[in-house]
This record gives sequence, structure tokens and C-alpha cells, in this order.
Amino acid sequence: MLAQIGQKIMALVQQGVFTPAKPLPSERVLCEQFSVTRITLREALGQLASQGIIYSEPRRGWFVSPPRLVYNPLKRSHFHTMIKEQGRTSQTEVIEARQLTVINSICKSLGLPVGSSVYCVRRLRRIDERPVLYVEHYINPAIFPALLQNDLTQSLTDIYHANYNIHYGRVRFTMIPVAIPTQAISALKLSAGSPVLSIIRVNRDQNNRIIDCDYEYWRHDAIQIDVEI
Amino acid sequence: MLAQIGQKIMALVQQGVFTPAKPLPSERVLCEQFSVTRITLREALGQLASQGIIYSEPRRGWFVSPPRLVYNPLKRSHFHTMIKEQGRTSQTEVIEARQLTVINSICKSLGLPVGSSVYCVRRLRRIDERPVLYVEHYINPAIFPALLQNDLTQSLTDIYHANYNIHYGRVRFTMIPVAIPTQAISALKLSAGSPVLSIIRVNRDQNNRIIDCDYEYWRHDAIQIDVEI
DNA sequence: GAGTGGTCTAGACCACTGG
DNA sequence: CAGTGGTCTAGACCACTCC
Repeated sequence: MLAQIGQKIMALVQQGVFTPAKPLPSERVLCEQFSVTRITLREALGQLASQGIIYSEPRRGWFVSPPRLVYNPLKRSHFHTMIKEQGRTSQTEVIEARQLTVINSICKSLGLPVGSSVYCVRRLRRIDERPVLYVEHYINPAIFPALLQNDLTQSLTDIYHANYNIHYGRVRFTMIPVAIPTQAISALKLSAGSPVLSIIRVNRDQNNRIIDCDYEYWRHDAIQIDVEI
Repeated sequence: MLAQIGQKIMALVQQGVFTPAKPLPSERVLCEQFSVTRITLREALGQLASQGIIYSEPRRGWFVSPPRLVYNPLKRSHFHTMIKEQGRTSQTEVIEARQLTVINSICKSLGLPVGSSVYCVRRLRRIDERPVLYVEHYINPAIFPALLQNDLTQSLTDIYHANYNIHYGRVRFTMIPVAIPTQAISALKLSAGSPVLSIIRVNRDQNNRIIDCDYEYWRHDAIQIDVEI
């Protein structure tokens, strides 16, 4: 029965009866329609959610997931351009930007001595209003002096290029499904323990110097990774 | 309370009280320990599972997830070598191998006319006995005549090289979290609707010809993707 | 055959959202 | 303030695994 409910809801999504535009009917309504308990119904909804077909905004309702963004982590392209090319709209929001002393693993990623102080920029990025990516950029301040005085809602790629004449070279990334870190919960409108896709990227410039590293946390249902070499 | 149970179990995993060696105590025992209902307990277990910390084998019990395999989809390396380098053991099992007429999307991936007949090899791969990867290889028979007469538990890379003098060149892959396809359910010992990581790879040879494509379905908790260029 | 996880019922209270 | 999802209780039966 659990599987049947899942298939029925999936069919309604594919038929366009349920759309990303408005929430699904309330759980109590769906219970009645399928003649099951809320527990059972929620189990089915949860399975669809873990497949990325629907998602819930806490205490607001269940929604059909919009199409995934096609994302190539090897291309350090402009976020907004990439989104626009796929017919979507995007926003960037700076949550915090400051210099701080960071933990050893980040120093190591950046190739700096332990206990180094670096720029940290925390941003939230949305696609079609929906928050999909929480990212922390850790940036070598020796390479980008006074970086924080720029408008950080802009593309870092642009700032690097325009103000410092630096552009991206080699990239290395690690991708792993994890539980959402606490600092990202409210921004991404998820709940503690939600699975997200963590992508840690170490970026180099044209001279092969490590210039920054990004800790990205994506909604697991928001992207499709696409890589070609 | 849900979160607390999750944290307590996670702590027990980190302390090595619960290990991959044997199942966790039964749900009914854990219920009593944490003074909650089975529904609540299972909710907590489910969250840990979706984070890849534990997993269940249907009707057998809950287990601590072994460490993830570090996997670089751009390297068409030997599966067994890669596993061995990470201190693990591996097995390959051929589920089926035959020539058949395939659907258009696969023809398109292979750059063949619609309705083409190709070799299809379905295999299951295990790490330390645990099934982690179900893969369907679709192979251009014009390039590898009589391929199916080889021992297909071996590395295809080796067979290609030794018998046809062909080795891998460029690779393109798409990665997306999806529900497990029905043909892979029993092999991977998962249940319908389980989330898995689908990696579709299109492989070329040294002369940039498309030679085969792989449809891989990984347990979502079994790998960590690592790419460097 | 005992024990396990998988599924399901029929309720209940709470915290929060949105008009 | 009405309605929503989030959480929780206290049971039950079934299909399967393993001894």
C-alpha cells in the first residue's frame, strides 16, 4: 500500500495535477483520499522526498520539486549565468563576511599554516526563490587584500578577475551526502538531520596557487552533476 | 527526542559500541532503552540511514555503514585494484550477459542508430561482501566482436585492452540521486523506493570513439566522489 | 518456532504559519 | 485563530530470517 500511494502521487505529479506552483493537498486530506493513517501517508511522502520528487517546507506543506539544476563542479562558472542559461532565476544573499582564524582542516586545504586567519564569506543562493545552496568560502587574504570591501552578492569570479586579475585554474572537489550542518539549517529551510549534498572544492589560479576553498551544501534534490573532460 | 535518539546512536557508533561487525540491537530492545515507541525509534533510524550512518537489511537488522569508498568516475580504473588500494576486498558477479535491442536513449548515448542491437552485461559488485553497485554495461558489438565469450567477472578494461587493444580515453558522466530501478532491488538488497546514486557514464577509446556506456547504481551510503583535474 | 523488521491503525498534543 | 506539518503513544498483524 505504501508503494501504491507513492506511485499514485508520482503519477499525479507527472500528469501535472500536482505542480511546483502550489502545495499538495494537506496531509489530512490526502489521508482520506487514500484511506490510510497519517503515519502511513507520511511514510510514503518521506520516500518520495528522499528520491527528490517532492519536498516539505516545515509546517508549510509539501511541494513538487522543481527540475534539477545541471551543475558541473569543475567549471567555476558564474552561478547566475549558469542558472539563466537553464531558464531559471537566481538570487545571492550574503549571510556573513568576516576574517577569522579557522580550523586546521581548512588551513590544510588552503595550504596555509595551522592557526591562519582567512576571509570567510557565508552565502545563500536561491533558484526561483527557493534556497538551494548554502556555501562557505574560505579565501587566502594574502592573495585578495581588502576583499571584504567588495559587494559580495556579486560573483567572486568577477571580483577576483576585475580587482585582482586572478582567474581560476585547476579544481579539485569531493562530494559526499551528509547531514545538514547546523549553521545551514535555517537558511536552507530544512530540519536537523536532513540529507544534503556536500561539495568541498579547492580552487587554484592560473599559476596553480591555491586561492580559496568552498564548502558547499546543496539541497539533495536540487542538482544533477554533469562532468565531461 | 527524535534528534536526541539520533545523536545517542551516532555517539555509540563513534565510540565503537556499535560496529559494522554485527547488527545493532533489535528495534524492540532499542525502544525500551530509549523509552519510545517503535514508530519514533524507526523515524530516528530512518534519518540516520538517509545520512548514510547506518542501513538496514530487510528483515535482518540494522547495521553500521562501513567507510565509504573513494571513487573517481573520471578514472576508468580497475574496480578491484581501486578497492584493494583502499584496504578492502571486492567481488564481481555477472547477473546476465546477452545481446539485445535497446531503447533509444541508450542508442543515442552510444551514437548508434535507433533500434540497434548491443551487448548488455549486468553485474553486481561487492565490497567486503556487501553489495554496493549494480551496473549495466551497454557495449558497441562492432567494436568488440564476440565479447560475451570472455570471462565477464574480470575487468572489462583488461578484456578491452588484452583482446581488442582498446583502452579508455575521454569520459562523460551524469550523476543523480534517484529511486532504485526494479531490476536492481534484489541484487542490492534494498527495498522499492530506496534512494540510490545513479551514475551514467559514456566512455570513449584512445581514438575518441564511443565504445560503451555504463548505467551504475550505487548504494548512496557506499561512496564518496573525488575528482581532480 | 522464536525473533526480526515492515507495515498499519486510531487516536493525541504541540509549534508554527498565515490570514 | 484556524489549519498545517512534526512528533508521539500503544498497540497489532504479517513476511521473512535463522536456528
